[in-house]
Amino acid sequence: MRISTKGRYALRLMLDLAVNDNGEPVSLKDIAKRQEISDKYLEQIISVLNKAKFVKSIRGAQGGYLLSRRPEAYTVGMILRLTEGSLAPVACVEEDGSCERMQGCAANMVWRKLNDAVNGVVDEITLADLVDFAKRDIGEYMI
Amino acid sequence: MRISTKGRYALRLMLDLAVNDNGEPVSLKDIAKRQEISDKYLEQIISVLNKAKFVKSIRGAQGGYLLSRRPEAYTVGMILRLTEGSLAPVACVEEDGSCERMQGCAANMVWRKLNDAVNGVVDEITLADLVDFAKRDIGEYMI
DNA sequence: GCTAATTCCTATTGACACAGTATGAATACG
DNA sequence: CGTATTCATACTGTGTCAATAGGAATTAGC
Repeated sequence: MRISTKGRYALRLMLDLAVNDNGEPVSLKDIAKRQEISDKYLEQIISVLNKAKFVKSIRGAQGGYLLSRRPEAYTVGMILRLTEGSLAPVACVEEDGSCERMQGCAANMVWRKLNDAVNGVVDEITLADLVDFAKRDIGEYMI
Repeated sequence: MRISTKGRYALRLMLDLAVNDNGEPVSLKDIAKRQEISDKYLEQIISVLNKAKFVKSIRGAQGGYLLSRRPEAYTVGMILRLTEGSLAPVACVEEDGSCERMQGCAANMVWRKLNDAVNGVVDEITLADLVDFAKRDIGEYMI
């Protein structure tokens, strides 16, 4: 039931972009330094975010990345699902017909409830909420 | 965020034992047949349940397994944590000091909420609830 | 135009977990 | 004794994770 580093880093990356947004593009190297994450690994992750148009990139010297929408427009769920893939605890919760024992499977109830609980959390928290939290409760903009 | 087959099979196994309990030990072969799971793989899984005294075993011919407590005494969380290991989405949620960036990590809030949501589900459902559900809503005792 | 900084793209790697299979020993009922 | 069963351990193929590596393409600033 772990969230992999890919999803975790993606969230921190987006949060870093949101917090350090001043209109200028933010370079990946800076993010990597602040977040203490391998920049080469971050490259792969931001490439996914870029292809999904979650961020926009500016190439060349003084280039970097910017959020393409306001922080309120991203839920944690959007970011995690994009980078992690599905958050469902088992396949049968979302793919119809992935399990022919489905009708008659009591365990299925557990998975559905788990799925709902997880979605309930990640789809309710936006990047803006996290920025608020970081600024208010943490003070410094550490992420 | 997947639950592996180990945890899933363990839950079905325990449920099968609960549903098919008539005082006599239930052989693993029968469970494997009903659940359509490799009996050799189930052996490994039940060995974990056995060592944790979740089931008791009776060796030799006509042997098998029995739940060692009443179904109400097992939560889904107990079974999944035993077989899957921790259900926490990230290590920092449960191990103090596993992340030195913790204070100041806004993302941490997400992980804590996720953890609470997951625990809220799995620790509230007991094996007895699943047995009820199977008998009432499903009719046949398929699992 | 040149250089340096940056994004972009693809391949490779080592470690580990997953999902079983395989083999045989120990035990106990009839 | 023979058969059914649990118990213990080792092995294996596949895939994912978490990077690392190398270089191509692009662009700002001098």
